[in-house]
Amino acid sequence: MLLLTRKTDYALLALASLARQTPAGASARGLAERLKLPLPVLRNILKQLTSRGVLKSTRGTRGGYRLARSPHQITLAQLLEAIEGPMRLARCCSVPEGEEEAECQLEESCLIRGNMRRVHASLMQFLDEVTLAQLAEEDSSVDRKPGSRAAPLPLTTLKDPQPYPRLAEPPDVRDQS
Amino acid sequence: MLLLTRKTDYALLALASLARQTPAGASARGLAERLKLPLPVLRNILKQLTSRGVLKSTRGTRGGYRLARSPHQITLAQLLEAIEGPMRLARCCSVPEGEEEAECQLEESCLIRGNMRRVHASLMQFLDEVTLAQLAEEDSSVDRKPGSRAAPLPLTTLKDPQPYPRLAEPPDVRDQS
DNA sequence: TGATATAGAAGGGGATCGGTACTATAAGAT
DNA sequence: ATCTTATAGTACCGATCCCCTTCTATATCA
Repeated sequence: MLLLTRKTDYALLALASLARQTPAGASARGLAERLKLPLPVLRNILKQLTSRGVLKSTRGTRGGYRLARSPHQITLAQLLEAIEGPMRLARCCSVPEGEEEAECQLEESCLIRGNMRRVHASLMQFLDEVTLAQLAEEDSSVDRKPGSRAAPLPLTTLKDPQPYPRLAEPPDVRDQS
Repeated sequence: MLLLTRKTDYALLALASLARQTPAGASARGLAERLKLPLPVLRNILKQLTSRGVLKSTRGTRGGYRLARSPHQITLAQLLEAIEGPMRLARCCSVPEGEEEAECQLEESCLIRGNMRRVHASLMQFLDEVTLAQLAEEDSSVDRKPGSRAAPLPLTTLKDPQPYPRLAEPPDVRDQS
């Protein structure tokens, strides 16, 4: 199973590139050439990230995109939600809109619903502790050998559980049950 | 973005149900009726889980499926890989076979490859600390009220990083994702 | 005014997902 | 024996989503 779509891959790549040259920006064309990404796709992505408040844009001859905030203040959770929409682990987890929700046709709650939500919360918390700055920082210990496995990120800590901050609008969870 | 497919939802539901009646088993029909899942789909899922070594099956009149191991020894990481195939966060992360791998067309390594692998490793480690027993245990504090948010699972600990164990046979996936 | 750049919307080919149907095989019950 | 229950395996179809392209409009600077 592949968690991230190609779109997200491209987005993270572009964001990391922008993070490395903060606060200066770059044009879509420049980014596409440097990262060797298809320009039209990258354009769409950058536009979306702008509309979600992650990037800021300026038009014109010397225009381009730049991060709206410091890469230290942008977390992976925020980025993923900006790119792929509100994140859910399973269908039980915080349905964003007036969607189905009656997923678990069991009377009113399924066997694992509560626990799945817990897992979801832990996951979000984890993703919210990884910053764009961390993602972008160059890493001398990167070995590009095929089978090699990188060591886990030295995370600050995963202990104290508390609601993770959302980007801009709260998902506005309406009905459940 | 929705992380788990419907197939996985069904599988986890079925596994949780089986976990609650360990070591007794249940038939595909029985499970489908109890969980209100479409029988043909559930059948396919159970078959796959059996071929991946998560379940054991016995045919015949009083046959059915049962867990191959104790639910305390089955982790979420193992299940997800059994259901959806080898897990990767991005295309950079531990490509399973002789796939593309040249994803990052950057000379030989992309900007974020090393760090993405670290995030991937942390993620897998997290998923490997959630057991089927935890998922299946009934939860008195589950409130089915609308806006309520479940608290994170009291995980044993997420601190000491070490390679997570794989499920029995290196999945030997030749068909799917 | 012209070149450069972002903004927005629409469309199409292809893969994957969700579900169904059919046939074969194994084991117990009568 | 053979009937019933249940798993094993394969093939198929419609709907959705992914990935990418194309076209047009608008803003900024030289």
